[in-house]
Amino acid sequence: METRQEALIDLGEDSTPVDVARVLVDVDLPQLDHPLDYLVPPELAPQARPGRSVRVRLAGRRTTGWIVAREVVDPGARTLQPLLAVISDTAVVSPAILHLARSLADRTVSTASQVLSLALPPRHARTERAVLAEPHPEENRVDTPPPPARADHRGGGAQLEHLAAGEHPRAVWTALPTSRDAQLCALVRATRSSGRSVVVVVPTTAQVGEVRALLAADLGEEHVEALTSEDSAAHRYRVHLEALLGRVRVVVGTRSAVWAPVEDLGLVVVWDDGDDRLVEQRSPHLGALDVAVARARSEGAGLVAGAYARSTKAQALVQAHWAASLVPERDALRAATARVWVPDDFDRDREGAAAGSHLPPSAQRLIRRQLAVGPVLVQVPLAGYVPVVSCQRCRRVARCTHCGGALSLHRDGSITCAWCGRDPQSWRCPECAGTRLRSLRVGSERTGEELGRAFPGVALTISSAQRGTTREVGEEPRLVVATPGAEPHARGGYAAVLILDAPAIASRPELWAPEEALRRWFNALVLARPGVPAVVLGGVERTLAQTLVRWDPADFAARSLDERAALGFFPAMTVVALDGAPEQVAEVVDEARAQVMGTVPRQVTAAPEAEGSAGPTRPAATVRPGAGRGSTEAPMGTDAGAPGRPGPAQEVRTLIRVPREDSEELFARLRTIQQRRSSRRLPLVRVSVNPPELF
DNA sequence: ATTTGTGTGCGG
DNA sequence: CGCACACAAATG
Repeated sequence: METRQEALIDLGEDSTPVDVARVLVDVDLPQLDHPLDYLVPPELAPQARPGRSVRVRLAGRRTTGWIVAREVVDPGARTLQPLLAVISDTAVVSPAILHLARSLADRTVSTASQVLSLALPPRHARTERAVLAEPHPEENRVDTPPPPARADHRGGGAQLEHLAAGEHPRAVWTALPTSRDAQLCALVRATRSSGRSVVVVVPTTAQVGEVRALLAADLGEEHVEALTSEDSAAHRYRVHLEALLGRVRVVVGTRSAVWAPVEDLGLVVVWDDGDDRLVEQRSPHLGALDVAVARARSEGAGLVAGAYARSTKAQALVQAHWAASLVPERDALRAATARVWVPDDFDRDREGAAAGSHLPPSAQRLIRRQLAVGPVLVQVPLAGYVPVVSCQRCRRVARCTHCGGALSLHRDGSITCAWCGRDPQSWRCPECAGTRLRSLRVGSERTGEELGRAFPGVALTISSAQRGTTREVGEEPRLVVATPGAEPHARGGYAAVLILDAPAIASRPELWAPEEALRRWFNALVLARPGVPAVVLGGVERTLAQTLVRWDPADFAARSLDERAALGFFPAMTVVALDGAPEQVAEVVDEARAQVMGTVPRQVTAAPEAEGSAGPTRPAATVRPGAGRGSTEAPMGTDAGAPGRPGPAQEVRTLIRVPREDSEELFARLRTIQQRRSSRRLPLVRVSVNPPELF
């Protein structure tokens, strides 16, 4: 690293072209979200190369930035600051990643430097020196041809051929438990055989370990690198640099690995994209699939979004004809999966009150019978209750009559839309035409210990994130009680799988609830031996039950997508949430020139309180739509705070939307608005594009 | 965040 | 008219 004394260089009237570096400064101000020109002093000229991080002066302050390009320009009357130093001795960001950061910043109304800070690991100087001192190894090309196409997915073979031929097929893949691993290996191998690199992203560190082992067994240990948040800063920076240098060609990691700047990207695989651990926690809350799709587009790579279930977002890629849909052949499906049985509400009522509070007798019999053959998995949702509003007659979850948003039940018994703030007046059930709403609470307070007590003498394993997870159990009879995501694998598969209190997730008012429920259920159901019984208990609505029994998550995702299009939601329309002080939000809304869905007081996130009560659904009072509020006007943060709480100025959230094709225009307008507001130091309004907590 | 540019008010 | 100060815009 070389430094240089700061010096202002005034070029005066008749200026001559000068050597400049276009630098993206690492400052999250919207008005500075473009490259700035800095003079390249002669002694820094050799090092001042695109992609390297630099030290520069900005408004008198020293900051870091990245060189986007070198140019010879006529500075005109401008007085340029010089580069103070070139920090890194090699490029730390590729042109591809810079381009990606720019386009994702535009689409999320954030800044390129904000996006880049997600993509770039912190610099580790010692590691950089070490990596650059190592000799570049020979090209570790995999010459073995990919294995022959598997016959259990229509189109699965063609996809492998295309990848091997250097093309970039895109697919949304509904996997089968019996062939997932082999297919993953084949995808990676096919892409490597074309000489290109692969990035595989999975939700958890544990899955990184599993997939890395899988691929390493196929390609060789030295050809696969793992990348997780638990790795040291040195390791993360090493993999980053080695990917840039073309020394690492296959990366398996958790969400930040989707940014791995591998040379000549041929394929990005995102596994189980619906898992919220694949969404960045920091603003702009980018999902791994969003980044993967953007990378595939801009780098001309293939993409596979694989899962046992299917997210609405992934299905949207299929519906837009951007990605193919890979679903199992019927015979392969039957040969690989459990027989799913979903007792309906009638069965539940017939079994009496005990059905809600305790395990129904039929389920107890099933567990006892299958325990004779092997381990039995019982999935129990996390304890806690959530208030929901549903049709009095058919129990279908009710939505706002104005905007289709989630209805929330207030302490005083009134019901308003959590999205637009209005009353659901003259509500009518789209399923059964009923006109009465009822409020109830869904959830579960069952614990593994309780269930274990019902089966004395049986070996019991309890696995949950809170109380410790078990990764694997053996083939011997054993009752395994687990929360979603913490289910241990069973060697040879479970002899039965039971999902308890299914409505605890499926009936939540959020729009993503049914999709998330299916994702959790299928992820548990795949752990069963083929052909064994599996039961989903608690009473779920008909379309969900059909999806489970027919094992057809793609069809459900297609229906969800249609429903969202009809309601004017993402992804058919682009919905933007504006959060902040009421007056400030109102100003931005005025300038944004988009359709306003409504305004609600900003949710104060309260943990769902656990209540002493029985069963997954607990009836409460019948409520008439519109009761409890006299006006259809949206309350502007006036009456929603808890009474008596002094509270500072209440924040509000306004949702606006435009048709998908007008998105770019809206983003550009919002960007201009944010630049102006930031420049004038007006109070902040947070912009959230298609907020993941809603969709 | 800091610097630079522009506008305004007041004293000369 | 010149200067000090306030506010807005740019920051290379």
